[in-house]
Amino acid sequence: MATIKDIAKEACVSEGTVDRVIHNRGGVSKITEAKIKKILKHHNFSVNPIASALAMKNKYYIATLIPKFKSSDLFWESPYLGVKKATENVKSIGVTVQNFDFNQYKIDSYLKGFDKLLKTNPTAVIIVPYFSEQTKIIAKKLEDNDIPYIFLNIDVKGFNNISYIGQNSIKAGQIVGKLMCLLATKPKTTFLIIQAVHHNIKNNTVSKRIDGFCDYISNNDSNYNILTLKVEDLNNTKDTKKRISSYLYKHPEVHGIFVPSSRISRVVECLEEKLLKKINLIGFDNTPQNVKCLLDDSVSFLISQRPFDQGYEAILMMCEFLTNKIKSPTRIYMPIDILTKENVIYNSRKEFNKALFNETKQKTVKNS
Amino acid sequence: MATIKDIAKEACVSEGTVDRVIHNRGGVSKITEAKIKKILKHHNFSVNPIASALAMKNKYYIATLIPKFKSSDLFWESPYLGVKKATENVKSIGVTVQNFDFNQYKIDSYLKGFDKLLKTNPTAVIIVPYFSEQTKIIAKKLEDNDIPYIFLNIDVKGFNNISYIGQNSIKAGQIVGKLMCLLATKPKTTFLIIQAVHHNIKNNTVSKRIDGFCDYISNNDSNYNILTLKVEDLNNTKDTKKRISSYLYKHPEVHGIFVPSSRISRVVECLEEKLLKKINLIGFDNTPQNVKCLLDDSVSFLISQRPFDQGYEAILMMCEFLTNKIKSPTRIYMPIDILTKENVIYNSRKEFNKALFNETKQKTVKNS
DNA sequence: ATAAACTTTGTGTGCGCACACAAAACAAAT
DNA sequence: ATTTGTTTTGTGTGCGCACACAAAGTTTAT
Repeated sequence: MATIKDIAKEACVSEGTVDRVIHNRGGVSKITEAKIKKILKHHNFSVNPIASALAMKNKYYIATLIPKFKSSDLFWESPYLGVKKATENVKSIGVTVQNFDFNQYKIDSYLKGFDKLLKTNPTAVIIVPYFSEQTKIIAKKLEDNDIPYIFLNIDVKGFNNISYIGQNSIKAGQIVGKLMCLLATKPKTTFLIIQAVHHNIKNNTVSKRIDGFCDYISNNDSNYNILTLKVEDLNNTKDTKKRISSYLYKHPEVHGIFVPSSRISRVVECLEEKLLKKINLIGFDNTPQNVKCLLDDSVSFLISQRPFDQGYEAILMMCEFLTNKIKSPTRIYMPIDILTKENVIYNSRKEFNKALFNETKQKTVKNS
Repeated sequence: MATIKDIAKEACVSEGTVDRVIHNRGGVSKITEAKIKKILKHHNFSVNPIASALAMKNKYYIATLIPKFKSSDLFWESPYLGVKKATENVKSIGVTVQNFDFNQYKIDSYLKGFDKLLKTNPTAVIIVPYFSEQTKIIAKKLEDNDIPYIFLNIDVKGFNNISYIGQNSIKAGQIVGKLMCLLATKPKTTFLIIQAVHHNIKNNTVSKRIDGFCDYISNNDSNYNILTLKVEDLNNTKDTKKRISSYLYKHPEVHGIFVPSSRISRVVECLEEKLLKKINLIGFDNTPQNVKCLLDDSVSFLISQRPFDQGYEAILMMCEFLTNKIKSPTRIYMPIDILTKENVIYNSRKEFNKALFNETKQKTVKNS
């Protein structure tokens, strides 16, 4: 591996001049610049990242904004852990990361969390664009400050984010459709989609999954039937239970339920033993509660979007962008994992990684 | 972040002494050692890995021994690419990696490749223990030289390898069983296992998959039937085609074929259009040929063992072992991915990573 | 021709650590 | 008391690079 020193010697110039050429700092005559560039290319030179990092000393600071997680809904813990893991790995190249959170049920918490984040002057930002309107405000502020940003998990269009990292939700929905059809033993089966409607919150991930699902079902030869049930809040078991029960009583033909959010375990809680045996359930995300349902056979399949890897890749990609200044691909679709009772235990990196951290609790700048 | 300098100042000793305590180099009086240790703990000190790496400069050298791949069988390209990717990442902490290969159909090539590897005096070794008897010889040599080693992809027991990284093949076989049952529309269906028998080669991965498959089928309520067909060589299409055709002619009741190796595409080549429509096929590994079969609907499912990640993780784990000297978990089971026509394109990191390398060809020390 | 202004190049220091070597401090033997 | 040996501590250099600053070299204005 050639060093700057080697290049300088070969070009008969000082190391400083080579440094200028490498980093396009200017102030170098065209002749010497050409000469040095030629030698650099000839040696296939690239800067030693560790020496560079040591000399620069924490030049980059990435801030993240991710929904808060709690024991009742651990989905967002995974990206957080992925970010933590990646943070460990990139610390060595002089990158620091700080995490901010917000309450996914409170819009102003989203903005408040961001403002707190912005005050810390990050070099770059990774954000879960939960509320699309408010994201416009946020994106404007970021762009005004020349801060590059990556969208995580939710794919909203019309922004200048350097990348989206998450799943192709339409495809994921199609796969649910495929699995549902596989499970359907009779030629004419009715499927039910249970969807939570949080007021003011348009989660286009969920609707895309539904689109994909319906698309697959309707393109299938057998003529299946799709019903949709909207409940107020899947976190509130009491009302929901009544609502679901009465609905299924009225629709005994339902043999499959699709829950396009991460809350299928809540639906399971609402169903009686008898119904659970009769109906096939498919949902999203390997939260502990959902995995439990998979293991006790109440849920047939879960689709996972590798949330851990999403967080991990987001940090790595941002680092690559910052250090190489290369425009990265704008869209990284994570694999669509099909989880069953049999393979689910091998699919969670969480346990493995938790062991690497001393603390398990979310260490973010609190958004009070 | 406190530095060694800070610690030294606070303890009123020189940096060298602090260094001795940190690395247990000895030669420090108990009193000063205790004092320094206390201060270290108080500051929650940890060495700056990049400064450390820079100062150490390529202290570790990992050698790998992986089967050769060629265009007709690209399975082993994936772990290789994973290793390459990881190599890039750990270069920054002073680790170099060199790759050696062998012909998986020639036992002595395995030993020869290893001997070549050993001559380069690696700090640690990652190996695919393809031939179990010969692996004993290799392991002995490694242990005589105090070289730690990790087994990749093939899980042979009775060795002092610090880790195995690969799939739980029995579980994987069970999942194939489950999927096969899902695809079976009739209550009484016959499944066929097609297995290649390479002389002298006992690949216990394949037999474990078969065990898992049979286990699941036999524990199922419906009584399915399992047949087995052993062919001489799945790479030789001519003879195999005849053999398979005549077998299926004699057994028209077969409605599902399980190929427990990575060669299901070869089986597909042996089947006529008519049979392909009638019979459901499930196989292993997302090689380009297999993926093609998935996409054109000739194969229903593929099980992937994330070969890329295996190579990647192996390098990372070895680095962790070398630098932290912590005994790592002995067995890392990779996820068992269920691939379908719909999700397969999102499941291959290969394309993404190939772009990062200038060259695509296998850059190993040739085993001539 | 000389000074001023600008362009181009060279030099030096420090990032935090690892490790070889030098130098004390102390103990034991002569 | 002096030498020898042993334990303990201190010093110095370099890893490869980034960047501030100094020093030349070159052009323009006076």
